[in-house]
Amino acid sequence: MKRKVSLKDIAQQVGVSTALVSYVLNGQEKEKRVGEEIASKIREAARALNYQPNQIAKSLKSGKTHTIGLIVADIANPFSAHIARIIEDEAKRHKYNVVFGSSDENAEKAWDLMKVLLNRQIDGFIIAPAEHAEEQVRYLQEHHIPFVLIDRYFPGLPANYVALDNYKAAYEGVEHLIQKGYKHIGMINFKSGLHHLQERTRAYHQALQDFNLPAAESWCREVNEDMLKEDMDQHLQDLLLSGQPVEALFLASNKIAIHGLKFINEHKLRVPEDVAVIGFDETDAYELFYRPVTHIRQPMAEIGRAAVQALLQLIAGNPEPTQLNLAATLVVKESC
Amino acid sequence: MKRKVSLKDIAQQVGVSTALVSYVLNGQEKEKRVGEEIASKIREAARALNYQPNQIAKSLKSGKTHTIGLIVADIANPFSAHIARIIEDEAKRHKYNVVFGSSDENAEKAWDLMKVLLNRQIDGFIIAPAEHAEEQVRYLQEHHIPFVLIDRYFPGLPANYVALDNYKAAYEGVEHLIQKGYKHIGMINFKSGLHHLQERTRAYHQALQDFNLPAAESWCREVNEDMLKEDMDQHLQDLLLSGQPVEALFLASNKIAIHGLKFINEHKLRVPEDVAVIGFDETDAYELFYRPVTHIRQPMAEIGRAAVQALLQLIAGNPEPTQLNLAATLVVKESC
DNA sequence: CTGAAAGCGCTTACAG
DNA sequence: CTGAAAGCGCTTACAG
Repeated sequence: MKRKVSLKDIAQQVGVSTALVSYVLNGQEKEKRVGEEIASKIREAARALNYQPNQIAKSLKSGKTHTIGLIVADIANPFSAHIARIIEDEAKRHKYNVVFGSSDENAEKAWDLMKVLLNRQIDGFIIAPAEHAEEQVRYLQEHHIPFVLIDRYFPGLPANYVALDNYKAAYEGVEHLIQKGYKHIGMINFKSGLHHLQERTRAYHQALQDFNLPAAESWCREVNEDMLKEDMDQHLQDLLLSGQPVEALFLASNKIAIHGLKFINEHKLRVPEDVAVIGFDETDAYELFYRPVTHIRQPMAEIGRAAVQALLQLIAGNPEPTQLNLAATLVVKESC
Repeated sequence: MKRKVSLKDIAQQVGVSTALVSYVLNGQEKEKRVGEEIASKIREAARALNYQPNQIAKSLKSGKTHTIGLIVADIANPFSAHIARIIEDEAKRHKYNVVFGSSDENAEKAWDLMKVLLNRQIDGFIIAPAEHAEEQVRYLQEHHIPFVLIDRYFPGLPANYVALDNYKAAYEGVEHLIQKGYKHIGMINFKSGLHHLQERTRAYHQALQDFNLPAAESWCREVNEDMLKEDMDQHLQDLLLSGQPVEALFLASNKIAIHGLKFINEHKLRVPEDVAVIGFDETDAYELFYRPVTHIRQPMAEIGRAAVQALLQLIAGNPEPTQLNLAATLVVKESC
């Protein structure tokens, strides 16, 4: 890469100090009362030489990089990708760039990522924290590094976050099933200590109880992320193809839903006749399933924008706490 | 953010110059013959103070940021997101970070993005270039900025790229339809001057010709990205629900396929009895459709990895040309 | 109105 | 074996 033109080149060409060039190019010619004539000469030279300021040098001086670090579970997951896009756009509106990393729900990986990005002096983080990532959160807090959690947070650990009201969202979903007349309602969720997922399960139990519906322990299943297919197959076998199958199924994430719907297809079960289905999050699969799937949609745009805005406030030194549990939308289709 | 500990802090604590600290921490104590005792004192102090080198300062000195700029059409598109993930992982293996931007297939936006990222001194680009982005490519070449194109390239403009053999991939897809006995085969592609898309259409025409099949002009349709739904609906109406419907449909991208399958669902057409379908790229929708969809799968992992490796070669000053047209895989399911 | 100089946190030839 | 010093490309208080 050719050496780029620097302030000094311009200064030399015009015959002034780099200070003046800096002032003019940063629009401070008024405050610093730079001569009109010189100012225009400088601007002209800058244009002629196609001057592009070196942001690295600026960053070293200012301590600001105008870069946000985004840590998600997996950028390839449509949920993460969608939110990444919104964050990108909102960041760009404020002249920020985004560097990302995927943690694979692994606190270790997330920690490494965080360290790497910190060394690159990003101005702040937007993080979808993995399970057991409390230590990271505390680290960031102790070091006064601006960050906003998205999607998840740790109830015992006050921090800025923008998330969903998972309890309410899930409750409404189950309530919908109940109102449609289903009595034997099963649920599949991830086996995870993450609060946002547990809230979904809690809502499921509470809704059944509130409406005096039967609630067998065995109707609420948990699957491991890292052996999703096997676990799903086994639990679906139990729930849908054994003794007394459930009438309806609450699938608590997009990935879970995709596997569930696949299973239903493979076994030629009819939806909603054999089993009604409600999903969580978004995936093209919901619309493409032969019976478009009712699902609980998160307000992605709001989450992303609010997170960026909150973060930029923090970066600007404005420590207003942001703790948002946004409302989901129940998108009713034909699957229940 | 608290001021971080710098080389100077360590130097002061140990009572040496920053030079020594730098040598030791960069593993040059042998070459520079730093005293064993001092070296270990320095390492200890670094650990005690939890020293983290400021990469910005390093970058300013070295001119390298260890950051790759990734420009895709839309990070929210599963294709882009998937490739982003692979690029992220491969980059991380080489201690590189990735900053991304979405161009929305808009050459202007892509140009702006490129300029912004260049000022942030990224070491090189991986770009899925938009239509009319030739100027950008030339700019990068003239300025000797390392870059590798992915997914698309400009045939008249030699550059490094890692892409698909779109002609072959599409040809095999259409051939598959032909071998299944379908005679009236329609196609829907984007209206675009992009070579990789045109190659798909060219292959379609050529395959029909090679097998002496009828080829009505009106069977090959083009849709605009920015009014995808409307265009798709209209063309599908013509192709599937009018006078003489086509028997099979080649849908030349994941987004096109999703809309196509939706339409088919809505109009209760049977696949493959009423219309056979073959798609391109990947989407959860293919497996979730009530008849899992035969599709042409790109070798995402290879594309991503090859692109990163080629780019790192360039960054390292190794100007070996990389121009790969990788082979796709025909994934045969039940839709044709 | 303008310039010389220090400094951001590193690296690295050079001198001793 | 070690240190003083210059320099990467900026910004900015300070002096005149």
